Amino acid sequence: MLAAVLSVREATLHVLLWQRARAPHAHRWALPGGVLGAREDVRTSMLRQLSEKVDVREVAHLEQLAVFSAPDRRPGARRIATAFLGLVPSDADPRVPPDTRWCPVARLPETAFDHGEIVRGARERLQGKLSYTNVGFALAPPRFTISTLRVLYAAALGYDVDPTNLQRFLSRRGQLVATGGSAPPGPSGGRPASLYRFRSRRLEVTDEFVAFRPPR
Amino acid sequence: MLAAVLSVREATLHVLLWQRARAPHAHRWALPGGVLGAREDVRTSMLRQLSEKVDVREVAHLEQLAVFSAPDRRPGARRIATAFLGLVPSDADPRVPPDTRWCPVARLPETAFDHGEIVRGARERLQGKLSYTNVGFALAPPRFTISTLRVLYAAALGYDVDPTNLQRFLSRRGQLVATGGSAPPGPSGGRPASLYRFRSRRLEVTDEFVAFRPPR
DNA sequence: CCCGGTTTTCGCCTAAGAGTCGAAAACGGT
DNA sequence: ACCGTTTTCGACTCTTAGGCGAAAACCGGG
Repeated sequence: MLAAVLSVREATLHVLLWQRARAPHAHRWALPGGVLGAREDVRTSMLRQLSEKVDVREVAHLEQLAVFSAPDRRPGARRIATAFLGLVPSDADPRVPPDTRWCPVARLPETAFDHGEIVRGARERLQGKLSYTNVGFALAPPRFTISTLRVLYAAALGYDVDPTNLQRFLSRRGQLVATGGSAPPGPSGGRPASLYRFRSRRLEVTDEFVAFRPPR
Repeated sequence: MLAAVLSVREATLHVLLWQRARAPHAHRWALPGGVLGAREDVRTSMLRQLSEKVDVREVAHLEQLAVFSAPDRRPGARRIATAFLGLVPSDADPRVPPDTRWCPVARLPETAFDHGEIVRGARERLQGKLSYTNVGFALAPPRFTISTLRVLYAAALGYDVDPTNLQRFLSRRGQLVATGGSAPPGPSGGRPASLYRFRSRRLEVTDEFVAFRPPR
């Protein structure tokens, strides 16, 4: 019962970690989590655990990642972890408890147990899903410009993306909707960028990636 | 700890089910499974459970599907299930215990608990992965013709596929290797089909489906 | 008020991938 | 030798992707 909660902060992909106070693995950084309650399913339990670290309303997307079950993954009593991937928009209120921080995924601190591996799995899952679903909505603010969206995608994917291609890609799939408004230009001028929003803010698979299919 | 083991039999996608003898849900059809042992991880445990129903060497691919955890998904004591997707080649020995059968996925018998939902999830996962990975190897015999492969893909995907496109699609990704041999024609004659094999028989992601990426 | 600098947006071009179609190839049987 | 059957291959079209540069729309300063 663990979650790798990812969010783009300052043009870099971050993950929510808290520093353990007690053994085992004291002072190491761990993913938020806890134990499944008797009357919960794993999803509502995960949301309950997360509410101790962040405002759950900020978690725009939450999905199962995998089960981690190596018998020796944790010293002491055996524990099986159902890992989740959570996404928080980049404009969400970053206030977290004092022992908790947003850590850049590319340079993780010393992590507890197998949590580093889980973060890597979460990152790869996000990278894949950005291309064949509309998960981007869970990283972006409600309204955004193509430039800011480009920064978010570049941070999550790990490489630079072309703004023209990004816009065409999302428009072709009907994900992008122009709101009509425009953002004020920066201090050095420039053409004001028009504002967009995602058509849907719930996960949808936009590419069937089903080959060999007749067009209709 | 459950597995939806899929295989194409007689040009149709089937799933391995066994008929429960005792309550709850007596006489209903259930997925093979069991309880996690103390010294196992979920994968080896799943393989152990499956060995009671089929020859495990026939399971060409096994991956985690999802955790099913609704508190009332089973009457009586609570149980959390880690569900797996297993694939068995179409030429594998179909001998199974007397209470066990290959059932067509499209017309399932009355299933126990939430096992019907799990089978649907497994089928959807397979459909997706056929297009961006080489999982096809886990459905196919070691050597096969394009025609037989076409039947396998059509059964798994649920719609007809064009042999020309299938061959091009797999060849472009380097999955297909011509063995040089050829299969004897059927009773009504016809050009003998050449035999192919998959280049690799371990899961590989062939499409990065990473858009916006510069070609090099 | 014009002009250079800056940022966004749009259109055009080329290349690659997917799907359709039909002809040629290679068999068995009569 | 001919015919029906099945596989294989090439040619064609259409859509999508990526690259590039020009035009658009703003700033501030002279």
